[in-house]
Formats: sequence, C-alpha cells, structure tokens
Amino acid sequence: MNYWLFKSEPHVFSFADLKSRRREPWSGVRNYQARNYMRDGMKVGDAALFYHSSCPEPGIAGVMTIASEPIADPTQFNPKDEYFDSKATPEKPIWQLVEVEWVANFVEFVPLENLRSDAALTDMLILRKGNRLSITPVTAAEFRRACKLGGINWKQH
DNA sequence: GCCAACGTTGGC
DNA sequence: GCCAACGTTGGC
Repeated sequence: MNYWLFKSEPHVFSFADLKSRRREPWSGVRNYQARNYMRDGMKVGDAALFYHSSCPEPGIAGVMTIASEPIADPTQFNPKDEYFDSKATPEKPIWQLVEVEWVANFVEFVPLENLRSDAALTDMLILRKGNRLSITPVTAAEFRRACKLGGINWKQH
C-alpha cells in the first residue's frame, strides 16, 4: 500500500465536505506530476492525508482512501467548466482523476506549524521550500506519524 | 496584499 | 532547445 497527501483549499472543498459527501471524484488537477501520481502510482485502498491550504489555519484534517481506479476527468471536456482543456478529447483524454473516500477525522487538527516542528517529518515533501504540488507521496512512517499527531493510531485501521 | 518559488508558454 | 515573461501557488 502507498500513502499520499492531497491539498485542498477548504473554502472550495474541505475535509468536512468530504465527510458529508463520503466519496468524491478528485477533479481539476492540471499538473502533470500530480496527474501521474493518480494515473500511475495509486491503487485502490491506498491511504491519504487531507491537507487544508491557502487558509487561516493550514494543516492536516484527517484521512481518506483511494476509492477508484484512475478515470478521465470529465471536467476537461466541458467548455463551460473552469478546468476545460481544449486539447483534450474523450478519445485522447489528458487529465485523470481518482475517487477518494472519507475514512476518519483527526481527533485533533494538525497545523502546519506542528508538522514543521516535528523532527520525524523533516523530509515530508509538503514541507520543502517551494513545494507546490497538490498531490505528493508520503512514506509509511510519515503517514503513521502524522496520524499520531492527529490523535489516531493508524494501525487500528 | 506581498513575495518567493515554481511550472508553463511562446518567440526565436 | 533555450530562456524570458508570465501565471499560479501558498504561507505569511
């Protein structure tokens, strides 16, 4: 099993939104590296952290799971959609997505500040200077540690 | 709102 | 293929 971290701006789509919807297609990724992680790297059942970015309190809110194989992101075909891509066709899609499913809220939200000050997390990609990728892999150890900071014992899941 | 850092675009 | 200009991200 692989582990991931997904960023989302909570005023657009928050972890609470995912909890109420339960399952959601992760549409709108328009960065090749992030797409490649979804298309080539993810397996159904992988676990992922949900990170809130561009907000008053950035940090990790909880855990979700990869719930589908990669499929073509339908928003790329819709001229009315903000993520429309005129170069994409249903025969030759450019952008893929996976569906994600809510698993568990952290008992305590883990602010970015706490991630930065944790010695076990210094290599997390999200903490690297200049990192802008909306989807990044995390190691199993980083994943467990983040869960622990959030008040969850991941082994019980 | 500022600004550093990065990805993408497009002229050559 | 180079690289300057531009747009975006995201913390502060």
